[in-house]
Amino acid sequence: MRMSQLFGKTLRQDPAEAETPSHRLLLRAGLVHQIAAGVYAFLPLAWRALHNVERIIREEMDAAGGQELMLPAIHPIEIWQASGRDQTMKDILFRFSDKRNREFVLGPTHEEVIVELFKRNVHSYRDLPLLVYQIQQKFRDEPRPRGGLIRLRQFTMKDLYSFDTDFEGLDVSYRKMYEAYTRIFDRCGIPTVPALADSGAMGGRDTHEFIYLTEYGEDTCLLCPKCGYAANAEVAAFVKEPAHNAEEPKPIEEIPTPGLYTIQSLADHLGLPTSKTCKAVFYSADGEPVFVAIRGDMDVNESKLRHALGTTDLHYMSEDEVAAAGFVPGSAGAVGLNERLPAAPRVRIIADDLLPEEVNLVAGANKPDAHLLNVNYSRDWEADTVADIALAGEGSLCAAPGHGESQCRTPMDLRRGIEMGQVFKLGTFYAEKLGATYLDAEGKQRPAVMGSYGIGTERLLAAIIEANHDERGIIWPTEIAPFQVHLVALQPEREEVRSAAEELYDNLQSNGLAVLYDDREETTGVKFNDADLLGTPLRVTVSPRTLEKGSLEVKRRSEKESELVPLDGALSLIEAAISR
RNA sequence: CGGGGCGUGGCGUAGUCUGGUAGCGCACUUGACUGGGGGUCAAGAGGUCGCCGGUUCGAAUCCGGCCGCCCCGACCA
Repeated sequence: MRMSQLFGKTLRQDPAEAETPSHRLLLRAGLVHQIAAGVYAFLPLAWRALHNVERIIREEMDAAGGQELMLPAIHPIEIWQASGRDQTMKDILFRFSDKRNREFVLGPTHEEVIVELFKRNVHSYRDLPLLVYQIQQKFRDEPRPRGGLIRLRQFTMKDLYSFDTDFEGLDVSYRKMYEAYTRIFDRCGIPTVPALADSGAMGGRDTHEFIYLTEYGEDTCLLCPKCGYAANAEVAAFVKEPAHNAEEPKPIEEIPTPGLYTIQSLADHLGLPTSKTCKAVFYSADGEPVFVAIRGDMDVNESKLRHALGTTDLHYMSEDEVAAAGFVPGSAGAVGLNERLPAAPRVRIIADDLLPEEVNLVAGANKPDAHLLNVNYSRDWEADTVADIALAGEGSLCAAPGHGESQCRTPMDLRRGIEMGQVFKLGTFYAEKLGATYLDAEGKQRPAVMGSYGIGTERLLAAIIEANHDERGIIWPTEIAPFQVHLVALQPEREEVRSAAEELYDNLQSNGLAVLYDDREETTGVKFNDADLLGTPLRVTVSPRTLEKGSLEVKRRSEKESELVPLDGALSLIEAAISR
């Protein structure tokens, strides 16, 4: 490709809207153009890179026994109603109707559709296991697109669905995908850690997210530096220990606490650590008020809370909702809560499982400007549900098995990361909802056991840049680079330069190399800076200066030094440099 | 949806507080010089100041409404 013809321009300044390095470079290098929030156009260079990403994914999926197919983006609403996800995913569904008023959704994912195909084509255990996948556009009306290509509303996803006869088979399929993912991210030059993740409301068993650790990520995970335990903060387990259970329970006592509305100010006033207090948090779960009690030095993990409550819609109460529920913000406590509330329906109380072990905590008195000292679980109050609902944080102790039967107990690191892909054991949820069954060897009808395995390709591209760049620009991994060689002709107006460069260009191309040829009449600085920005792995320069010596200059994008090579035999040297 | 910020040629921005002919840098066009890290000079082209309404002799600027985009939080590849 001649750069004089290439569609797409590099920018000299950083666009104002870009904050993350990948977003900045994607725009600066002229790779992408934003059309709307979370909706992007991909120019030729980006498109070539994306093709390479997809090629790698295809190779690894095929090697793992996957069969590629193509599914529609337009889905009749009925199949979404059948799975119930027209409701559970309603906030992100793009919906529309046709001219006969039939309702459709733009597919945000394709479990419903693939199960339709399964029902048509699989009837026997002899047809299983089955691994099918697609690489195509998905549409999600995300609440907040962000970070350039990190979070899009229209995006491309590789989704593989596995169907097995039983959970043992699912374990095999899952393992295959887990290993394929490791290879894919490795080939893309992205270091990832597989982290335990939330299996969601589908009741799946284990699931892993492949996380690329970066401060620009939107996920939070906990990593144990000693044993390697890694988990999304949503599910991260940690060792919780009672802080003060050596004391004898003391009589409960009400004290005035005017102006003390936060745990910190309360603890400071009383000269106690925050771990000696009991914090109250108000949630609305499927429209019902829920009173959440947790030790004052800890935070609520909303994912764990959602699981413990068994609800789907969960949110912090607004001030209006708090008032309507009759809670006393700043001085709320579980002691006598339901007796004091004027509203008739009982409020559900859920307590973190550490609270029953604590002694003599300070808690709200359910009236303005008052708290209770020496509150003790079971003697003074009880929860409807006791569960682990605490959020792990920086320094939380690793709960993974350590030596022998004890726990690892190493302080964990809190890190941000981008979720590159997820491998997910769906189990029989869709099979049962949508009727994906097969006949086993005894002729009995059984539900197929499913797994799903997704990778977002544009996000992957963004992460590749995030993980492979310097202050000058992108440094493409060999397998991803839009072009293998960036041929620079300095002063192409000069006949000897032009003819040497053109000859080399033809020569490289006819030997099967992808060459980006800078034939523009630009100054040296412009050309070299663009070459660095665009990040092609190998730069080859032809100039009056090199020609004087009968040579070319060859430089790797990833290295500082360049070398002169003789014009004769340059082709084989360049080929060797690429395959190195 | 809550909180914060922004909207002025393709990109980056000044001007807005205090109303009075829309400015600068980059990119673009033409010519000359230059020639190994965004070079110099000269001459040009390009703007409904996000949209609608209001106030005013006069609005990028003041007022009201709407739209869009970015960032931080609740969801996910």
